[in-house]
This record gives sequence, C-alpha cells and structure tokens, in this order.
Amino acid sequence: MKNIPIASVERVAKYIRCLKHLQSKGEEIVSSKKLAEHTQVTPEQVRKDLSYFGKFGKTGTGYNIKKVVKRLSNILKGRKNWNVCIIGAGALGTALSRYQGFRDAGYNIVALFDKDPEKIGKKIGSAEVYDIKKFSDITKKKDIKLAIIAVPAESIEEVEEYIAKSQIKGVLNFVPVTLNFNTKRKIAIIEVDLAQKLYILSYLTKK
Amino acid sequence: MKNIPIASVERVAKYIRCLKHLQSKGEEIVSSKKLAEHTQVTPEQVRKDLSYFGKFGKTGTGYNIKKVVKRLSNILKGRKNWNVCIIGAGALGTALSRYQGFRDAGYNIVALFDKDPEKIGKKIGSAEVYDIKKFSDITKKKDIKLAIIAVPAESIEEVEEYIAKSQIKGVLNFVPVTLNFNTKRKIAIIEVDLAQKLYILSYLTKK
DNA sequence: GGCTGTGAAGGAATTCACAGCC
DNA sequence: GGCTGTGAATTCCTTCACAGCC
Repeated sequence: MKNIPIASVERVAKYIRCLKHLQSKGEEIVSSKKLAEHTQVTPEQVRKDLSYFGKFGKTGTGYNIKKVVKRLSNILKGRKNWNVCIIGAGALGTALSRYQGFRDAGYNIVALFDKDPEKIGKKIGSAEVYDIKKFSDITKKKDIKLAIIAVPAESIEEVEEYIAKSQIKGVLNFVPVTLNFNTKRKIAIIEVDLAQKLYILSYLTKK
Repeated sequence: MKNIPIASVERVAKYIRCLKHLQSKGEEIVSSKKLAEHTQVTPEQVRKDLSYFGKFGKTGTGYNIKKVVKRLSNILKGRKNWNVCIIGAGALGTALSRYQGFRDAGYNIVALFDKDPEKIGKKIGSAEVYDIKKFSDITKKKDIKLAIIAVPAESIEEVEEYIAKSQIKGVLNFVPVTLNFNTKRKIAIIEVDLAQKLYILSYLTKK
C-alpha cells in the first residue's frame, strides 16, 4: 500500500461523520461536490482521499452513502467495536465517559481508572471506576486496547508506566505533556492539547 | 510577512508549553536539539519554525527560555489575556470551564451559556451560567471574543445564529458538525472532533 | 451533461547543509 | 566544539485536467 497522508486519514474520518449525518436525513447518494461542500474541502480532495483506500463511487452517478460509510469505517475502525478506558475520573474524565459521540462511532467506554479511594468503585454512566493498580489486569480481562488519559499533569509519569506494562495499543492524551513510552512495542499516540487550540485560535483572529 | 504554515504555528504553541515546563524546573537556556527531543520533532524543524517569527537564539549558545516564552506567547496570544465563554453547560462544558490549563495559558473562562432554566444562574467554578438569549449582550459587556461550543448536536444551528450576531471572533467547536457562519466578518474556527480522534487512533494501531 | 478516478503538474512543507557566531 | 539561522534540495501533499463511464 502506498503511503497515505495522515491528513487524508483525518479527512476520511470527517467524511464518515458527515455521511452518517446525511444518511440520518434520508439521503442515499452523494457526489464528491456535495460532500466537499459539507466538509469544507474541494471535490478533488474528496476523490483523491477516497482513492487512497479504493474505489467507492459509480462514474457519472456518485457515491452510495450506506456502502461508503460501511467500507470506510471498516478501514478506520475495523469490523468490531472497540473497548476503551479512561484514566482519570476527574471532571474531564467523567465528562468524556459520558460523551455520546464515542459510542455512536463504535467506541465503548467500559472502564475508568483512578488512584483516589473516594472514586474507586463508583459508577459513572455505564462504567465503573477501578483502582489504577489493577490497570493491566482489568484492561486484559475487558479486552481494552485503547486508553484516554485525563489525569492532572503531575500524575502523568505514573500513568505512563502502567500503560507501558499493559497491552494498550493506542492512547488519546489530554494531558499537556509529550508522552514518551520506552517500550519496544509501538504505542500509537494522539495528543489533544486544549490550551494549544486557544493559542492558535487567538493567533488566527489577528490575521 | 511570509505565509507561515499552520503546522508551524501549532508546533510553536507546543514549544511554549514545553518551555514553560522546563522553566518550572529551573532551566534557563535550551538548545534546539533539546527542545526538539522534548516535543518529538527534529532540531531543524524547531529552528525553522522559530525563524518564521524572528530571531530568538544566540549562535553557539541556544535559547533563553524566559525571553522566548514571552515573545512567542505575545505573538500567539498577544500581550493581554483573553476572556472566553463556553456555550453549553452540560458535562463537557462544565468540565472545560474547570480546566486549569486554559487559565495557565492566559485564557479565562468568564461565562457559560445555556438555554435550560435549571442551569441558568448557577455558578460553575468562578463563572456563572447565563441565558443564551443574552449572548450578544453579555459577551459585549464582558469583552469576550472567543467562544467554546459544547452543546448537543441538535442545538448547533441555534448557537450558530447567536454567534453570527455577536462580536465573537474565534470559535473552538467540540460539536461534530462542520460550522458555517454566513457572516461577512471572518470568524476563525477550530474543530475538535473527539470521535474522529479515536477513528484515527484505531487506524494507526493497525499499521 | 454530470460524475468518478488518477497520472501529471504544481505548490507547500520539511530536511539538508553550511555560513556565521560564540 | 557547539550552536543558530537560512537558502537550496528534497519530499510530501494538493490541485489540475482529462480519460472513461453512466
């Protein structure tokens, strides 16, 4: 397979979101032009992005929304839904565990972890808060491969160790610290730095 | 000024974060090599990114952390702190209003907005929840130019209208819908699609 | 006519390599 | 020796333009 630009992958995720939305409105067919309008890119970009992953459309007609959604989400997510955990049962972790968008996309929050005895054992939405010490055990038992980190910055090193010793394969990190797992197995990392977004936003408003 | 790649701006925000961290550890001078290690980029990239905004270092010596942080944050944020509001006082909006990282970076959450009478009038952290109907008035009175949107997807169109009619200049959008303000004045938009991040994460784990 | 898929062209961002400085 | 700043080279991504299809 050719090297697919990460930017293309990101846009494809956006297309899925948009196509699902159109689907919920009863639409069945969409053209690259229309999809482009809804996602703020150019039609050529849409076609090029999709072409990295195969042929999705009918010449002269457009794309069958249902089929494309299915194939694209198979590519990004695979056929099965994922079990996901959240580390840190504070305000942010709690809010994220209730976030409906994860479920809708096929990612189920099935556990939270914290070290505060006050929080351990509580139920948040449908998930329970577990002792972080049991991280490796419980993620194994529950078949969790993805983790969302939402702890205070001071605790990040501890968390890094727990993850390094576990079977976690991918991490979504809300803590404004660049992670550095020193493991042989590759752990995918995506950083979401919320303050950074505001820096960029204020910079953009001045242009 | 030359056209500065948005990716460079994003990395610069990351450098600020990292430099502040090093500063808090008592460091005073840093080389591009060291800064690069801490932020997972190459030293050349660090130097090139900084060079878009001016000359920051001393040849043969490195960068004076304090000075660089000050100049960079002036460039991205300006000299004054920003007042920011959050639209949507649900779980996510509430969590974001308590997020310490915003304050540390110089962005103060000074108001929330909601349409639920149950929520209006409550205090969350240091900010009050106001009726969304008063959006334009209160943002003007409190000198708010940036808004964070964290409402359910159904309410997004309503919110778009309120923003369009206000003086808001930049929007950080957590709602998985592509925004489309039909205003003449330019409103900067940054989208944070959390489900999209998980799509990409699961895709990356398969590579 | 309207549409997709794609090689080729063009443009943009990153990396290289080195001049100049401490 | 170690470091920054930067034009030049390279790599990567996007846009163009058109063949082929409905």
